Amino acid sequence: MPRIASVLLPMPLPEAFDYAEPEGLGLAVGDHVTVPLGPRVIRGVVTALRDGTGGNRPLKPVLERLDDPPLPPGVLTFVDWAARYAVDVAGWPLAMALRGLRHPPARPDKVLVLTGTEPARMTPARLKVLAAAREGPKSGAALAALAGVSAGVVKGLVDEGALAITLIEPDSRFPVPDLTLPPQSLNASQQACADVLGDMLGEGGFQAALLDGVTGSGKTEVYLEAVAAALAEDPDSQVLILLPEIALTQAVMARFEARFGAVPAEWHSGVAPPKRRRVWEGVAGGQARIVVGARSALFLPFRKLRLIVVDEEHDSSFKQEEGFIYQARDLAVARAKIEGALVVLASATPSLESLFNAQSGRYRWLRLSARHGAAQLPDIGLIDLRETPPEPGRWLSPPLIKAMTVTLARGEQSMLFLNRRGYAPLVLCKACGEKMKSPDSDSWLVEHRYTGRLVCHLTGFSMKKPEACPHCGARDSLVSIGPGVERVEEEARFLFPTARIAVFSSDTVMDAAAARALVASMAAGEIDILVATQAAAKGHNFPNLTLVGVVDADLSLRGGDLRAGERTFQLLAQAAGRAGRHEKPGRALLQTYSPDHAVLQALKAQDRDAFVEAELRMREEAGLPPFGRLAAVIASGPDGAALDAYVEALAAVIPNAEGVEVFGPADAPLGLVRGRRRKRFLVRADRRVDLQGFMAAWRARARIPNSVRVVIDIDPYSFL
DNA sequence: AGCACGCCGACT
DNA sequence: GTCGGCGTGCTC
Repeated sequence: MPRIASVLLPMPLPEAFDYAEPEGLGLAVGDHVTVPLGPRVIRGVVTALRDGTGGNRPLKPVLERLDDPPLPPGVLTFVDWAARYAVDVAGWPLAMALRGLRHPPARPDKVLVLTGTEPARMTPARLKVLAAAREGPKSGAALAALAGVSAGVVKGLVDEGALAITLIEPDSRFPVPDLTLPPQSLNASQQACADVLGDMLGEGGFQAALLDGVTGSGKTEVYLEAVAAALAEDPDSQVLILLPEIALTQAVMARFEARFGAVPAEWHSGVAPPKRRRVWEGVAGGQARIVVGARSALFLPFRKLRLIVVDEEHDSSFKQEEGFIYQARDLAVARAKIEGALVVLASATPSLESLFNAQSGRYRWLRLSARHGAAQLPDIGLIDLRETPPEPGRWLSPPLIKAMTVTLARGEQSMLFLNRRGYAPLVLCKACGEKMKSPDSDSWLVEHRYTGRLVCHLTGFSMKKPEACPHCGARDSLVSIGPGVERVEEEARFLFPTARIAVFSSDTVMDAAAARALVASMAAGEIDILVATQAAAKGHNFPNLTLVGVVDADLSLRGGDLRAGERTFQLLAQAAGRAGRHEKPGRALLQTYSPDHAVLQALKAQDRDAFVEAELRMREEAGLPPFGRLAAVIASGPDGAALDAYVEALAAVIPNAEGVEVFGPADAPLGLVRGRRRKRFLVRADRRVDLQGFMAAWRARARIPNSVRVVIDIDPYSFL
């Protein structure tokens, strides 16, 4: 009976395509094949096989079976699951799973080994080469270099049979972790956590744990022992360590090397393609047993994955926002479930979602107690702006100014946080009251003094700041309302004329190199006062930073950004981590008009549990994650009319579903990207609703014009 | 995604 | 009169 092979292709096709299996090819699920697609020949993966023929319409045949290691069944299940989760085609996650195969297979290395045969004539040069060869197999070039002779000498020895060419398979490039090395010494709390993880591994099957411990409490040591336990369990078992940023991999790899005497395999976008091919094959073949990587490492073809560690699990870099949109932390849990593995989420400041899961018992909650000398939260003070307001037209209150003065006098650094770019978030005419807005949106134009322009942060529209009000024509009547980082910088310069002041925002720091330079300058003590937006919120190490001023703590509490409060907390904890490491007490002052707010009170009391409780209650009332679910639809296109027509049509066919609210269409944040206008809907659903099903059904109800692209973002992170 | 087919401007 | 722009639609 002839068979039909379903072949999934790494491109945005709606489903796997059917091909006829040529007789005797002996295909199996997971095999890599090439198939004809229109005029092209494409690589794909067999996802199913069944008896039959094309019937009425004959099927094209599978052309060839490729030698690449077949995709393990877990990967295929995961690809399918990920596509369903993201409400996207399976071709995208498959493309990610095949990312290591884009480059041709690495050829085996040629190395030379001693045969034991003596050359007919011995010379001093030949003696040196043979001595070098005795140290182990090496390439001809390496041997010649080591012996300090020309390549001709080596070749002569090969010709005479004293050295033989041997092929070394890429496998041997993955050093075997040495499990006999002694574990690190753990304190009681660490040991207790490591023991629990060991027990969980011993029980087997899918399990999840939250490893929750402040900076300096030693999370890495704990999970290293869990890795040791997972590796010891089975000679073929594999572990994956997911990190939010490439910059962290080197440090973590070094820890692994010290613990296991073997450098782990590394996987992220910075790894060169030929090496990626080797890592991919090593993972598929099981020789690579420890993989340290960024979020895309989740799609590697592990055969026996026993443990996934998501380090710094709260980090928003785990959310992939472009192309195939996914939250790697959540997908890590799914992959662990599919593989029957243990997943450990580790953080000093866990995400609210993970804390909620830990509270409700879905994740095992492992709390590491702080080590002696570990970082504490900084001393947090609330400044009641109703009692000690800044001077009119200013934004820094007397108590904050005083603290900055003291800090400056001590030769220490201050950081002022305000999550608002530009000089002023609003410009209006004092003559007629007209607010300056973006021409095709209701959003206010933000004044940027560096450039002298008014900018819409939503649509990207910008104009030179006019001399006269465009509405009533009054001259010199435009006034700047509210603070942005540029204005706070201006105020700081006025207050501290001799201080060295810098601004860290996406306007002053355009790229990674500029960010590194500014961070280095801050770390070197060349800056006294840093005025920063969230752009600077990542964990930098500023040993001399002892004062953090949050200019508008209420901004975190007002709507707009679901995770603003959470991030404020994480930010302060990070600031504490820095201060604590260097044993200079840190201090944070939060300016607020609502000092009685539960979230701010919890922060002030340094009571994370109370903070989490207050945040969770706020979210519960609003039905927001983790109590409800969110999704966004982002439609974009160069043709404004077609885009508007589409979103109107989509708005008209919103399925009637209980427990689902749809907001929009509105202009999306970053409303204009590369000439494409963007519109967006936001969907809030109760937890029990099949959100993905709803989104898929809704999208299917309106025909998408060719010029319009529609993206569904499950659990969106960027709001604005 | 890629590639072809398909209708309207400047060129050997 | 052709070569070629990229808009639309299909690929088992």
